[in-house]
Amino acid sequence: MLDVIGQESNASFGEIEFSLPPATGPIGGTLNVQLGSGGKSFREQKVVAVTRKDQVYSILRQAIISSQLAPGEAIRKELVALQLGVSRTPVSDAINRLADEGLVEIYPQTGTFVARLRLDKIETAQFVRIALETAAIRRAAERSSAEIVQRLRDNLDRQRKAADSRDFEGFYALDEELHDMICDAAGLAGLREIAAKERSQIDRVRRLLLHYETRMVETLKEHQTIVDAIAGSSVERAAAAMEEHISKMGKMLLQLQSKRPELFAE
Amino acid sequence: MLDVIGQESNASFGEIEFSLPPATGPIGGTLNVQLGSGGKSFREQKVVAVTRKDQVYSILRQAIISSQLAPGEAIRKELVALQLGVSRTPVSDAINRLADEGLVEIYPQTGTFVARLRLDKIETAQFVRIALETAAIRRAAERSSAEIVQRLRDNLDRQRKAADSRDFEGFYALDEELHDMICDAAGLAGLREIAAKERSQIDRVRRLLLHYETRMVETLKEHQTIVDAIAGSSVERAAAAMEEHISKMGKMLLQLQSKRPELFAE
DNA sequence: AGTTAATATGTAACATGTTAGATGTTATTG
DNA sequence: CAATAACATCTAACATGTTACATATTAACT
Repeated sequence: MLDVIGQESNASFGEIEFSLPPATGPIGGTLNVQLGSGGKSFREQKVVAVTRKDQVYSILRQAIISSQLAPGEAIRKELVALQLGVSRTPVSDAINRLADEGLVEIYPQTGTFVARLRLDKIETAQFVRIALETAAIRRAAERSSAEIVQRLRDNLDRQRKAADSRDFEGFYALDEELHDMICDAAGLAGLREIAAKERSQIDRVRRLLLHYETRMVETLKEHQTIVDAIAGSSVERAAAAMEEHISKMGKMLLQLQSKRPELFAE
Repeated sequence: MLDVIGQESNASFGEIEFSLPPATGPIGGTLNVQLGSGGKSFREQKVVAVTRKDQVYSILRQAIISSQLAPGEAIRKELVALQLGVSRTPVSDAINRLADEGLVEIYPQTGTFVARLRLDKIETAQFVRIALETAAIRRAAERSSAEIVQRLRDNLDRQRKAADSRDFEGFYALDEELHDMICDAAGLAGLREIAAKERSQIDRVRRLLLHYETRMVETLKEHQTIVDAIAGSSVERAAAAMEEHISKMGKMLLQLQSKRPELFAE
Protein backbone atom coordinates (compact mmCIF):
# COMPACT_ATOMS: atom_id res chain seq x y z
CA MET A 1 0.00 0.00 0.00
CA LEU A 2 1.13 3.44 -0.75
CA ASP A 3 1.24 5.99 1.91
CA VAL A 4 -0.58 8.88 0.46
CA ILE A 5 0.31 11.44 3.02
CA GLY A 6 1.41 15.02 2.56
CA GLN A 7 1.18 14.89 -1.21
CA GLU A 8 -1.41 17.57 -1.55
CA SER A 9 0.56 20.21 0.21
CA ASN A 10 2.48 21.69 -2.66
CA ALA A 11 5.72 22.63 -1.11
CA SER A 12 7.79 25.31 -2.67
CA PHE A 13 10.62 26.87 -0.84
CA GLY A 14 12.02 30.31 -0.96
CA GLU A 15 9.01 31.99 -2.41
CA ILE A 16 5.77 30.33 -1.68
CA GLU A 17 5.16 29.01 1.74
CA PHE A 18 3.60 25.66 1.99
CA SER A 19 0.73 25.00 4.20
CA LEU A 20 0.53 22.27 6.65
CA PRO A 21 -2.84 22.84 8.25
CA PRO A 22 -2.71 25.11 11.26
CA ALA A 23 -1.68 23.90 14.62
CA THR A 24 -4.69 21.72 15.29
CA GLY A 25 -5.97 21.37 11.77
CA PRO A 26 -7.38 18.31 10.06
CA ILE A 27 -3.96 16.82 9.48
CA GLY A 28 -2.60 18.23 12.68
CA GLY A 29 -2.45 15.72 15.39
CA THR A 30 -1.77 12.20 14.40
CA LEU A 31 -4.31 10.91 11.98
CA ASN A 32 -4.12 7.25 11.51
CA VAL A 33 -5.33 5.42 8.52
CA GLN A 34 -7.89 3.00 9.72
CA LEU A 35 -7.50 -0.30 8.00
CA GLY A 36 -9.94 -3.14 8.50
CA SER A 37 -11.90 -1.83 11.42
CA GLY A 38 -11.54 -4.88 13.57
CA GLY A 39 -11.84 -4.47 17.29
CA LYS A 40 -8.10 -4.67 17.46
CA SER A 41 -6.11 -2.09 19.32
CA PHE A 42 -3.85 0.38 17.68
CA ARG A 43 -0.85 -1.57 18.73
CA GLU A 44 -2.10 -4.90 17.50
CA GLN A 45 -2.89 -3.77 14.03
CA LYS A 46 -0.02 -2.38 12.13
CA VAL A 47 -1.42 1.04 11.55
CA VAL A 48 1.34 3.50 11.02
CA ALA A 49 0.55 6.84 12.48
CA VAL A 50 1.09 9.81 10.28
CA THR A 51 2.82 12.18 12.56
CA ARG A 52 3.97 15.68 11.80
CA LYS A 53 7.53 14.54 11.47
CA ASP A 54 6.43 12.02 8.86
CA GLN A 55 4.70 14.73 6.91
CA VAL A 56 7.62 17.09 7.15
CA TYR A 57 9.87 14.27 6.06
CA SER A 58 7.75 13.57 3.00
CA ILE A 59 7.58 17.21 2.05
CA LEU A 60 11.30 17.80 2.42
CA ARG A 61 12.23 14.58 0.72
CA GLN A 62 10.00 15.38 -2.18
CA ALA A 63 11.48 18.86 -2.38
CA ILE A 64 14.99 17.46 -2.43
CA ILE A 65 14.38 14.65 -4.88
CA SER A 66 12.66 17.08 -7.20
CA SER A 67 15.53 19.54 -6.80
CA GLN A 68 13.21 22.21 -5.57
CA LEU A 69 15.82 22.29 -2.88
CA ALA A 70 19.05 22.23 -4.82
CA PRO A 71 22.16 20.29 -3.85
CA GLY A 72 24.32 22.45 -1.62
CA GLU A 73 21.49 24.67 -0.55
CA ALA A 74 21.17 25.46 3.12
CA ILE A 75 18.14 24.28 5.00
CA ARG A 76 17.20 26.54 7.85
CA LYS A 77 15.29 24.41 10.28
CA GLU A 78 13.69 27.31 12.01
CA LEU A 79 12.49 28.78 8.74
CA VAL A 80 11.12 25.48 7.57
CA ALA A 81 9.34 25.10 10.88
CA LEU A 82 7.86 28.53 10.45
CA GLN A 83 6.79 27.88 6.88
CA LEU A 84 5.15 24.62 7.78
CA GLY A 85 3.57 25.97 10.90
CA VAL A 86 5.16 23.42 13.17
CA SER A 87 7.82 23.59 15.81
CA ARG A 88 11.45 22.83 15.31
CA THR A 89 11.17 19.36 16.77
CA PRO A 90 9.38 17.52 13.96
CA VAL A 91 11.56 19.37 11.46
CA SER A 92 14.69 18.20 13.21
CA ASP A 93 13.39 14.67 13.36
CA ALA A 94 12.60 14.68 9.68
CA ILE A 95 16.00 16.09 8.81
CA ASN A 96 17.73 13.50 10.93
CA ARG A 97 16.06 10.82 8.90
CA LEU A 98 17.03 12.52 5.68
CA ALA A 99 20.58 12.67 6.93
CA ASP A 100 20.57 8.91 7.55
CA GLU A 101 19.31 8.54 4.02
CA GLY A 102 22.15 10.66 2.72
CA LEU A 103 19.97 13.37 1.27
CA VAL A 104 21.11 16.10 3.63
CA GLU A 105 24.29 16.76 5.54
CA ILE A 106 24.24 18.10 9.03
CA TYR A 107 27.26 19.98 10.29
CA PRO A 108 26.89 20.28 14.03
CA GLN A 109 26.54 23.80 15.30
CA THR A 110 27.01 25.05 11.78
CA GLY A 111 24.23 24.23 9.41
CA THR A 112 22.24 21.73 7.43
CA PHE A 113 22.61 21.46 3.69
CA VAL A 114 21.08 19.50 0.91
CA ALA A 115 23.72 16.94 0.09
CA ARG A 116 25.67 17.60 -3.06
CA LEU A 117 25.94 14.76 -5.51
CA ARG A 118 28.96 12.59 -5.12
CA LEU A 119 29.96 10.33 -7.95
CA ASP A 120 31.35 7.73 -5.60
CA LYS A 121 28.20 7.60 -3.53
CA ILE A 122 26.07 7.41 -6.61
CA GLU A 123 28.21 4.60 -7.91
CA THR A 124 27.65 2.73 -4.69
CA ALA A 125 23.93 3.38 -4.82
CA GLN A 126 23.91 2.13 -8.37
CA PHE A 127 25.72 -1.00 -7.30
CA VAL A 128 23.30 -1.60 -4.45
CA ARG A 129 20.36 -0.98 -6.70
CA ILE A 130 21.55 -3.47 -9.27
CA ALA A 131 22.31 -6.05 -6.61
CA LEU A 132 18.91 -5.70 -4.98
CA GLU A 133 16.74 -5.34 -8.03
CA THR A 134 18.31 -8.07 -10.11
CA ALA A 135 17.93 -10.38 -7.14
CA ALA A 136 14.35 -9.21 -6.70
CA ILE A 137 13.47 -9.68 -10.33
CA ARG A 138 14.85 -13.20 -10.27
CA ARG A 139 12.41 -14.07 -7.54
CA ALA A 140 9.67 -12.12 -9.25
CA ALA A 141 10.20 -13.99 -12.50
CA GLU A 142 10.08 -17.30 -10.67
CA ARG A 143 6.83 -16.59 -8.93
CA SER A 144 5.11 -14.42 -11.49
CA SER A 145 1.37 -14.85 -11.77
CA ALA A 146 -1.01 -13.82 -14.52
CA GLU A 147 -2.48 -11.17 -12.29
CA ILE A 148 0.86 -9.57 -11.54
CA VAL A 149 1.88 -9.62 -15.17
CA GLN A 150 -1.39 -7.94 -16.01
CA ARG A 151 -0.71 -5.16 -13.57
CA LEU A 152 2.78 -4.71 -14.95
CA ARG A 153 1.37 -4.44 -18.47
CA ASP A 154 -1.20 -1.92 -17.32
CA ASN A 155 1.63 0.15 -15.97
CA LEU A 156 3.43 -0.10 -19.31
CA ASP A 157 0.33 1.09 -21.11
CA ARG A 158 0.21 4.15 -18.94
CA GLN A 159 3.91 4.69 -19.50
CA ARG A 160 3.28 4.63 -23.21
CA LYS A 161 0.62 7.27 -22.87
CA ALA A 162 2.84 9.42 -20.71
CA ALA A 163 5.68 9.09 -23.19
CA ASP A 164 3.39 10.01 -26.08
CA SER A 165 2.30 13.16 -24.36
CA ARG A 166 5.81 13.95 -23.19
CA ASP A 167 4.67 13.90 -19.61
CA PHE A 168 8.04 13.62 -17.89
CA GLU A 169 6.79 13.70 -14.35
CA GLY A 170 4.05 11.20 -15.01
CA PHE A 171 6.47 8.89 -16.74
CA TYR A 172 8.88 9.16 -13.90
CA ALA A 173 6.20 8.27 -11.36
CA LEU A 174 5.16 5.25 -13.41
CA ASP A 175 8.77 4.18 -13.70
CA GLU A 176 9.08 4.20 -9.94
CA GLU A 177 5.81 2.36 -9.62
CA LEU A 178 7.00 -0.35 -11.97
CA HIS A 179 10.15 -0.95 -10.01
CA ASP A 180 8.13 -0.98 -6.81
CA MET A 181 5.75 -3.53 -8.28
CA ILE A 182 8.62 -5.78 -9.25
CA CYS A 183 9.99 -5.59 -5.73
CA ASP A 184 6.58 -6.49 -4.38
CA ALA A 185 6.33 -9.34 -6.83
CA ALA A 186 9.36 -10.87 -5.18
CA GLY A 187 7.07 -11.49 -2.25
CA LEU A 188 9.37 -10.34 0.51
CA ALA A 189 8.01 -8.24 3.34
CA GLY A 190 9.45 -4.75 3.37
CA LEU A 191 11.76 -5.25 0.41
CA ARG A 192 10.16 -2.44 -1.54
CA GLU A 193 10.80 0.03 1.24
CA ILE A 194 14.41 -1.01 1.55
CA ALA A 195 14.98 -0.78 -2.17
CA ALA A 196 13.22 2.58 -2.35
CA LYS A 197 15.37 3.95 0.42
CA GLU A 198 18.59 2.86 -1.17
CA ARG A 199 17.40 4.39 -4.41
CA SER A 200 17.10 7.90 -2.98
CA GLN A 201 20.36 9.17 -4.40
CA ILE A 202 19.59 7.73 -7.79
CA ASP A 203 16.07 9.08 -7.85
CA ARG A 204 17.46 12.53 -7.40
CA VAL A 205 19.84 12.14 -10.28
CA ARG A 206 17.20 10.65 -12.50
CA ARG A 207 14.89 13.55 -11.85
CA LEU A 208 17.65 15.93 -12.81
CA LEU A 209 18.38 13.98 -15.95
CA LEU A 210 14.74 13.73 -16.81
CA HIS A 211 14.54 16.91 -18.74
CA TYR A 212 17.74 16.38 -20.60
CA GLU A 213 16.94 12.93 -21.64
CA THR A 214 15.16 12.09 -24.83
CA ARG A 215 15.34 8.61 -23.52
CA MET A 216 11.76 8.02 -22.55
CA VAL A 217 10.97 5.86 -25.55
CA GLU A 218 14.13 3.88 -25.09
CA THR A 219 13.43 3.45 -21.41
CA LEU A 220 9.96 2.24 -22.22
CA LYS A 221 11.40 -0.42 -24.51
CA GLU A 222 13.69 -1.59 -21.75
CA HIS A 223 10.77 -1.79 -19.39
CA GLN A 224 8.90 -3.87 -21.92
CA THR A 225 11.82 -6.26 -22.20
CA ILE A 226 11.87 -6.59 -18.46
CA VAL A 227 8.16 -7.26 -18.17
CA ASP A 228 8.25 -9.73 -21.04
CA ALA A 229 11.00 -11.63 -19.29
CA ILE A 230 8.98 -11.77 -16.11
CA ALA A 231 5.90 -12.87 -18.02
CA GLY A 232 7.93 -15.64 -19.61
CA SER A 233 9.49 -16.59 -16.30
CA SER A 234 12.88 -16.15 -17.93
CA VAL A 235 14.81 -15.57 -14.78
CA GLU A 236 18.22 -14.89 -16.22
CA ARG A 237 16.91 -12.81 -19.06
CA ALA A 238 14.95 -10.71 -16.61
CA ALA A 239 17.98 -10.14 -14.41
CA ALA A 240 20.15 -9.26 -17.37
CA ALA A 241 17.58 -6.84 -18.71
CA MET A 242 17.26 -5.18 -15.34
CA GLU A 243 20.99 -4.78 -14.94
CA GLU A 244 21.29 -3.41 -18.43
CA HIS A 245 18.44 -1.03 -17.75
CA ILE A 246 19.78 0.32 -14.48
CA SER A 247 23.29 0.64 -15.83
CA LYS A 248 22.22 3.02 -18.54
CA MET A 249 22.37 5.96 -16.21
CA GLY A 250 26.13 6.09 -15.91
CA LYS A 251 27.18 8.00 -18.97
CA MET A 252 24.43 10.56 -18.72
CA LEU A 253 25.58 11.26 -15.22
CA LEU A 254 28.95 12.43 -16.48
CA GLN A 255 27.23 14.72 -18.94
CA LEU A 256 25.28 16.19 -16.08
CA GLN A 257 28.42 16.79 -14.12
CA SER A 258 30.03 18.76 -16.89
CA LYS A 259 26.90 20.78 -17.47
CA ARG A 260 26.10 21.50 -13.87
CA PRO A 261 29.24 21.07 -11.77
CA GLU A 262 27.78 23.06 -8.92
CA LEU A 263 25.50 20.18 -8.07
CA PHE A 264 28.45 17.95 -7.29
CA ALA A 265 30.76 17.75 -4.32
CA GLU A 266 34.56 17.63 -4.31
CA MET B 1 16.84 -3.48 32.37
CA LEU B 2 19.88 -1.80 31.14
CA ASP B 3 22.80 -2.64 33.27
CA VAL B 4 25.67 -1.74 31.04
CA ILE B 5 24.64 1.76 30.85
CA GLY B 6 24.31 3.13 34.29
CA GLN B 7 27.69 1.80 35.28
CA GLU B 8 29.24 4.90 36.69
CA SER B 9 29.80 8.59 36.75
CA ASN B 10 26.50 10.13 36.03
CA ALA B 11 27.71 12.66 38.51
CA SER B 12 30.41 14.13 36.31
CA PHE B 13 27.74 15.61 34.18
CA GLY B 14 25.38 17.98 35.82
CA GLU B 15 27.82 20.31 37.48
CA ILE B 16 31.17 20.49 35.80
CA GLU B 17 29.61 21.16 32.46
CA PHE B 18 30.82 24.70 32.17
CA SER B 19 34.40 24.35 33.23
CA LEU B 20 35.43 21.50 30.99
CA PRO B 21 36.08 22.18 27.31
CA PRO B 22 35.21 18.66 26.22
CA ALA B 23 31.66 19.18 27.32
CA THR B 24 30.85 16.10 25.34
CA GLY B 25 31.54 14.18 28.45
CA PRO B 26 31.54 10.44 28.40
CA ILE B 27 28.21 8.80 28.88
CA GLY B 28 28.33 6.05 31.36
CA GLY B 29 32.07 6.07 30.86
CA THR B 30 31.85 4.41 27.47
CA LEU B 31 32.69 5.09 23.88
CA ASN B 32 33.75 8.64 23.44
CA VAL B 33 35.62 7.95 20.26
CA GLN B 34 37.33 11.12 19.35
CA LEU B 35 38.81 11.21 15.91
CA GLY B 36 41.98 13.20 15.54
CA SER B 37 41.45 16.54 13.90
CA GLY B 38 43.65 17.85 11.15
CA GLY B 39 44.12 21.46 10.25
CA LYS B 40 41.02 21.47 8.15
CA SER B 41 37.77 22.92 9.30
CA PHE B 42 35.16 20.70 10.72
CA ARG B 43 33.01 21.02 7.68
CA GLU B 44 35.74 20.36 5.16
CA GLN B 45 36.90 17.15 6.68
CA LYS B 46 34.21 14.62 7.00
CA VAL B 47 34.64 14.06 10.66
CA VAL B 48 31.39 12.82 12.00
CA ALA B 49 30.74 14.40 15.32
CA VAL B 50 30.12 12.05 18.15
CA THR B 51 27.09 13.62 19.63
CA ARG B 52 25.13 12.42 22.60
CA LYS B 53 22.48 10.96 20.37
CA ASP B 54 25.14 8.99 18.53
CA GLN B 55 26.40 7.61 21.79
CA VAL B 56 22.96 6.77 23.04
CA TYR B 57 22.26 5.12 19.71
CA SER B 58 25.37 2.98 19.94
CA ILE B 59 24.63 1.97 23.50
CA LEU B 60 21.03 1.06 22.82
CA ARG B 61 21.82 -0.70 19.58
CA GLN B 62 24.47 -2.75 21.26
CA ALA B 63 22.08 -3.57 24.08
CA ILE B 64 19.45 -4.71 21.61
CA ILE B 65 21.72 -6.69 19.34
CA SER B 66 23.20 -8.44 22.34
CA SER B 67 19.71 -9.11 23.69
CA GLN B 68 20.46 -7.30 26.90
CA LEU B 69 17.27 -5.62 25.93
CA ALA B 70 15.07 -8.51 24.94
CA PRO B 71 12.64 -8.52 22.03
CA GLY B 72 9.27 -7.24 23.19
CA GLU B 73 10.70 -5.42 26.17
CA ALA B 74 9.52 -1.88 26.74
CA ILE B 75 11.98 0.96 26.50
CA ARG B 76 11.12 3.84 28.76
CA LYS B 77 12.72 6.86 27.20
CA GLU B 78 12.62 8.89 30.35
CA LEU B 79 14.24 6.13 32.36
CA VAL B 80 16.93 5.61 29.76
CA ALA B 81 17.58 9.34 29.77
CA LEU B 82 17.89 9.27 33.51
CA GLN B 83 20.20 6.27 33.51
CA LEU B 84 22.47 7.80 30.94
CA GLY B 85 22.42 11.22 32.49
CA VAL B 86 21.09 12.95 29.41
CA SER B 87 17.81 14.56 28.52
CA ARG B 88 15.01 12.92 26.65
CA THR B 89 15.95 14.56 23.35
CA PRO B 90 19.04 12.56 22.38
CA VAL B 91 17.32 9.41 23.60
CA SER B 92 14.35 10.09 21.35
CA ASP B 93 16.63 10.83 18.42
CA ALA B 94 18.53 7.62 18.94
CA ILE B 95 15.34 5.62 19.23
CA ASN B 96 13.97 7.16 16.06
CA ARG B 97 17.00 5.93 14.22
CA LEU B 98 16.64 2.50 15.74
CA ALA B 99 13.02 2.48 14.61
CA ASP B 100 14.09 3.26 11.04
CA GLU B 101 16.48 0.38 11.34
CA GLY B 102 13.70 -1.90 12.48
CA LEU B 103 15.19 -2.66 15.86
CA VAL B 104 12.51 -0.94 17.89
CA GLU B 105 8.86 -0.23 17.36
CA ILE B 106 7.30 3.01 18.42
CA TYR B 107 3.61 3.10 19.11
CA PRO B 108 2.58 6.73 19.29
CA GLN B 109 1.30 7.88 22.63
CA THR B 110 1.70 4.39 23.90
CA GLY B 111 5.18 3.11 24.17
CA THR B 112 8.41 2.01 22.59
CA PHE B 113 9.39 -1.61 22.47
CA VAL B 114 12.30 -3.65 21.32
CA ALA B 115 11.06 -5.18 18.08
CA ARG B 116 10.15 -8.80 18.27
CA LEU B 117 11.66 -11.07 15.69
CA ARG B 118 9.58 -11.61 12.60
CA LEU B 119 10.36 -14.49 10.36
CA ASP B 120 9.20 -12.61 7.29
CA LYS B 121 11.39 -9.60 8.06
CA ILE B 122 14.34 -11.80 8.80
CA GLU B 123 13.77 -13.62 5.53
CA THR B 124 13.86 -10.31 3.72
CA ALA B 125 16.98 -9.22 5.56
CA GLN B 126 18.58 -12.50 4.64
CA PHE B 127 17.65 -11.98 1.01
CA VAL B 128 19.07 -8.47 1.03
CA ARG B 129 22.19 -9.62 2.74
CA ILE B 130 22.79 -12.35 0.20
CA ALA B 131 22.12 -9.99 -2.69
CA LEU B 132 24.49 -7.34 -1.37
CA GLU B 133 27.27 -9.51 -0.10
CA THR B 134 27.46 -11.88 -3.05
CA ALA B 135 27.60 -8.86 -5.32
CA ALA B 136 30.24 -7.31 -3.09
CA ILE B 137 32.36 -10.42 -2.98
CA ARG B 138 32.27 -10.68 -6.77
CA ARG B 139 33.84 -7.26 -6.98
CA ALA B 140 36.18 -8.07 -4.13
CA ALA B 141 37.37 -11.21 -5.83
CA GLU B 142 37.98 -9.33 -9.05
CA ARG B 143 40.07 -6.65 -7.44
CA SER B 144 41.71 -8.61 -4.67
CA SER B 145 45.26 -7.64 -3.84
CA ALA B 146 47.93 -9.47 -1.92
CA GLU B 147 47.63 -6.99 0.91
CA ILE B 148 43.89 -7.45 1.28
CA VAL B 149 44.18 -11.20 1.17
CA GLN B 150 46.81 -10.98 3.87
CA ARG B 151 44.49 -9.02 6.09
CA LEU B 152 41.71 -11.50 5.50
CA ARG B 153 43.99 -14.34 6.46
CA ASP B 154 45.07 -12.51 9.58
CA ASN B 155 41.46 -12.27 10.54
CA LEU B 156 41.02 -15.98 9.95
CA ASP B 157 43.97 -16.72 12.21
CA ARG B 158 42.36 -14.76 14.97
CA GLN B 159 39.08 -16.52 14.33
CA ARG B 160 40.83 -19.82 14.76
CA LYS B 161 42.24 -18.72 18.08
CA ALA B 162 38.84 -17.50 19.23
CA ALA B 163 37.25 -20.77 18.17
CA ASP B 164 39.91 -22.78 19.99
CA SER B 165 39.29 -20.91 23.20
CA ARG B 166 35.53 -21.00 22.73
CA ASP B 167 35.39 -17.24 22.80
CA PHE B 168 31.96 -16.71 21.31
CA GLU B 169 31.89 -12.97 21.53
CA GLY B 170 35.35 -12.58 20.11
CA PHE B 171 34.53 -14.93 17.28
CA TYR B 172 31.38 -13.04 16.52
CA ALA B 173 33.23 -9.73 16.38
CA LEU B 174 35.80 -11.19 14.02
CA ASP B 175 33.06 -12.62 11.86
CA GLU B 176 31.57 -9.16 11.50
CA GLU B 177 34.98 -7.72 10.80
CA LEU B 178 35.57 -10.23 8.03
CA HIS B 179 32.34 -9.37 6.31
CA ASP B 180 33.11 -5.68 6.70
CA MET B 181 36.52 -6.20 5.16
CA ILE B 182 35.03 -7.96 2.19
CA CYS B 183 32.61 -5.10 1.66
CA ASP B 184 35.50 -2.67 1.84
CA ALA B 185 37.44 -4.78 -0.61
CA ALA B 186 34.71 -4.16 -3.15
CA GLY B 187 36.01 -0.61 -3.19
CA LEU B 188 32.69 1.17 -3.03
CA ALA B 189 32.26 4.20 -0.81
CA GLY B 190 29.84 3.60 2.00
CA LEU B 191 28.93 0.08 1.01
CA ARG B 192 30.06 -1.33 4.30
CA GLU B 193 27.76 0.96 6.25
CA ILE B 194 24.81 0.09 4.07
CA ALA B 195 25.45 -3.61 4.36
CA ALA B 196 25.94 -3.33 8.11
CA LYS B 197 22.69 -1.50 8.52
CA GLU B 198 20.72 -4.03 6.55
CA ARG B 199 22.33 -6.73 8.61
CA SER B 200 20.96 -5.46 11.93
CA GLN B 201 18.12 -7.92 12.14
CA ILE B 202 20.36 -10.79 11.28
CA ASP B 203 23.06 -9.75 13.70
CA ARG B 204 20.53 -9.93 16.46
CA VAL B 205 19.49 -13.43 15.51
CA ARG B 206 23.03 -14.58 15.13
CA ARG B 207 23.91 -13.35 18.57
CA LEU B 208 21.00 -15.26 19.98
CA LEU B 209 22.02 -18.38 18.12
CA LEU B 210 25.60 -17.97 19.13
CA HIS B 211 25.32 -19.83 22.37
CA TYR B 212 23.25 -22.59 20.96
CA GLU B 213 25.49 -23.20 18.05
CA THR B 214 28.38 -25.54 18.07
CA ARG B 215 28.94 -24.22 14.61
CA MET B 216 32.00 -22.09 15.15
CA VAL B 217 34.38 -24.58 13.60
CA GLU B 218 32.08 -25.10 10.67
CA THR B 219 31.66 -21.38 10.20
CA LEU B 220 35.39 -20.97 10.25
CA LYS B 221 35.71 -23.49 7.45
CA GLU B 222 33.18 -21.59 5.39
CA HIS B 223 35.09 -18.40 5.97
CA GLN B 224 38.25 -20.08 4.81
CA THR B 225 36.54 -21.22 1.64
CA ILE B 226 35.40 -17.69 1.03
CA VAL B 227 38.79 -16.16 1.58
CA ASP B 228 40.46 -18.81 -0.57
CA ALA B 229 38.09 -17.99 -3.38
CA ILE B 230 38.89 -14.30 -3.09
CA ALA B 231 42.60 -15.06 -2.99
CA GLY B 232 42.23 -17.10 -6.15
CA SER B 233 40.08 -14.46 -7.80
CA SER B 234 37.48 -17.13 -8.35
CA VAL B 235 34.55 -14.81 -8.65
CA GLU B 236 31.77 -17.33 -9.02
CA ARG B 237 33.17 -19.67 -6.42
CA ALA B 238 33.41 -16.78 -3.98
CA ALA B 239 29.83 -15.73 -4.58
CA ALA B 240 28.57 -19.29 -4.25
CA ALA B 241 30.49 -19.80 -1.03
CA MET B 242 29.13 -16.58 0.38
CA GLU B 243 25.57 -17.46 -0.47
CA GLU B 244 25.97 -20.91 0.97
CA HIS B 245 27.50 -19.41 4.10
CA ILE B 246 24.79 -16.84 4.71
CA SER B 247 22.02 -19.29 3.95
CA LYS B 248 23.06 -21.58 6.75
CA MET B 249 21.20 -19.57 9.30
CA GLY B 250 17.71 -20.53 8.19
CA LYS B 251 17.14 -23.87 9.86
CA MET B 252 18.65 -22.82 13.13
CA LEU B 253 16.26 -19.94 13.18
CA LEU B 254 13.30 -22.31 13.27
CA GLN B 255 14.87 -24.13 16.16
CA LEU B 256 15.19 -20.88 18.00
CA GLN B 257 11.56 -20.09 17.38
CA SER B 258 10.38 -23.32 18.92
CA LYS B 259 12.69 -22.93 21.87
CA ARG B 260 11.98 -19.30 22.58
CA PRO B 261 8.68 -18.34 20.99
CA GLU B 262 8.38 -15.25 23.16
CA LEU B 263 11.08 -13.57 21.11
CA PHE B 264 8.94 -13.70 18.00
CA ALA B 265 6.02 -11.66 16.83
CA GLU B 266 2.72 -12.77 15.29
C1' DA C 1 51.44 43.01 6.30
C1' DG C 2 50.61 38.72 8.37
C1' DT C 3 49.55 36.24 12.31
C1' DT C 4 47.13 35.42 16.34
C1' DA C 5 43.79 36.46 19.84
C1' DA C 6 39.23 38.26 21.09
C1' DT C 7 34.62 38.58 19.95
C1' DA C 8 30.25 38.29 17.49
C1' DT C 9 26.96 35.45 15.22
C1' DG C 10 24.22 31.77 13.88
C1' DT C 11 22.99 26.99 14.16
C1' DA C 12 22.56 22.29 15.83
C1' DA C 13 22.52 19.94 20.07
C1' DC C 14 20.51 19.58 24.21
C1' DA C 15 17.10 20.33 28.06
C1' DT C 16 12.58 20.70 29.64
C1' DG C 17 7.75 22.07 29.66
C1' DT C 18 3.13 20.95 27.47
C1' DT C 19 -0.35 18.47 24.73
C1' DA C 20 -2.87 14.83 22.76
C1' DG C 21 -3.95 10.32 22.26
C1' DA C 22 -3.92 5.23 23.35
C1' DT C 23 -5.06 2.04 26.84
C1' DG C 24 -6.54 0.17 31.18
C1' DT C 25 -9.72 0.77 35.08
C1' DT C 26 -13.67 1.90 37.32
C1' DA C 27 -18.25 3.59 37.47
C1' DT C 28 -22.70 3.54 35.37
C1' DT C 29 -26.45 2.01 32.94
C1' DG C 30 -29.51 -1.27 30.49
C1' DC D 1 -24.13 -9.45 34.25
C1' DA D 2 -22.66 -7.38 30.12
C1' DA D 3 -21.92 -3.38 27.68
C1' DT D 4 -20.42 1.10 27.74
C1' DA D 5 -19.20 5.57 29.29
C1' DA D 6 -16.33 8.40 32.27
C1' DC D 7 -12.00 8.76 34.09
C1' DA D 8 -7.10 8.06 35.35
C1' DT D 9 -2.67 7.10 33.74
C1' DC D 10 1.12 6.82 30.93
C1' DT D 11 3.75 7.85 26.85
C1' DA D 12 5.18 9.76 22.50
C1' DA D 13 4.61 13.86 19.99
C1' DC D 14 5.18 18.45 19.97
C1' DA D 15 6.72 23.16 21.52
C1' DT D 16 10.07 26.15 23.25
C1' DG D 17 13.88 27.72 26.10
C1' DT D 18 19.07 27.23 26.69
C1' DT D 19 23.82 25.87 25.74
C1' DA D 20 27.85 24.79 23.24
C1' DC D 21 30.40 25.14 19.40
C1' DA D 22 31.95 26.05 14.48
C1' DT D 23 32.95 29.85 11.89
C1' DA D 24 33.42 34.59 10.38
C1' DT D 25 34.92 39.03 11.71
C1' DT D 26 37.45 42.23 13.91
C1' DA D 27 41.06 43.75 16.99
C1' DA D 28 45.57 43.46 18.74
C1' DC D 29 50.12 42.50 18.32
C1' DT D 30 54.75 41.25 16.27
